[in-house]
Amino acid sequence: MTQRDASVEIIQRQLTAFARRARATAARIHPELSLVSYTLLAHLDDQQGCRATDLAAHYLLDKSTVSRQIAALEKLGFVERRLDPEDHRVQVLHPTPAGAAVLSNAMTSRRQAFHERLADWDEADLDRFASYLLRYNAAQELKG
Amino acid sequence: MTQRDASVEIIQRQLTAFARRARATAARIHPELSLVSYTLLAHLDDQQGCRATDLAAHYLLDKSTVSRQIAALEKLGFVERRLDPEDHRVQVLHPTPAGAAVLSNAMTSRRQAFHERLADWDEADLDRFASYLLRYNAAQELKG
DNA sequence: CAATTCACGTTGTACTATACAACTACATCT
DNA sequence: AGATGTAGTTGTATAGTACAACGTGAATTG
Repeated sequence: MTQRDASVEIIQRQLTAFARRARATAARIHPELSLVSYTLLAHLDDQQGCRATDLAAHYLLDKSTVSRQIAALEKLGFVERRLDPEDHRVQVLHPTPAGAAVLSNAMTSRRQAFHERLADWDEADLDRFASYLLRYNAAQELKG
Repeated sequence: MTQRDASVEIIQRQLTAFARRARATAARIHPELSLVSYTLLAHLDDQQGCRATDLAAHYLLDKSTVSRQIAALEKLGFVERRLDPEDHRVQVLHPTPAGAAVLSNAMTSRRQAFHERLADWDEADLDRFASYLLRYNAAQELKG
């Protein structure tokens, strides 16, 4: 096994271990929003509203899955639908003030959790780690 | 926002994006084994057999979850149970030859997928990325 | 040593996330 | 106007997961 093989093997194992834990960890950090609903709400906030179809396309989820997730967020009062006057098939989704607030709390908790995890890293390592992750994910997104 | 904050933010977003995709990606790479059953089977192979309780403790899963996962793997003929003669409560779990074979295929596919994703990385970057991931995960495991 | 407590695993129940297919309602294009 | 396409919902099914209750066997202890 070459050095290269060994590094790839470690990356594979560590990313897998991380993926396995992620949902449970997210649920612990912010029990009020699952990893998926957190992500969708964050996207709405970030994009200043978008359509369910856009969410489905961006996160590679079935439109029915998004529909139900959004329905749940709406029921919780975190998302509101605004009918598009241009196209009556379309609902533009926005976080409500309550949704923005709960998202803000979740983001703060997450951010703090990550800061704690990475507290003893020096800045140069953080910067390199960040760029490696960006590079890794960017390549994935292109391929689907 | 400091440079440090910016790096942590990127790490957080990228790891989250990765986690969201991981199960679906695994399902695409090896449809015959889910990410969880792959992991459990790999653990059995690696440890040369272990108990359901050990799997539950190691992966932070409920024992009932492990019980059902193992039952499914057994039904597929990928795992066998050997009663421990020392302690009749215990079943030591082992991959069957068929289980070892399907695991081997899945590992090969996964390994290849990772090699492809990382094909244009040079060895020094791979090595650093691997060590960052190890460092990140090691800290998590200690805290639970 | 009998009785209690503990450990291992299974089963009942419930919930969440997800996909696919069928459907409705609206839009667009020919 | 009719055919085709798009946005979203709903029916149905499956996987993964947790918690609680249970059965069985092991270990401890009065």
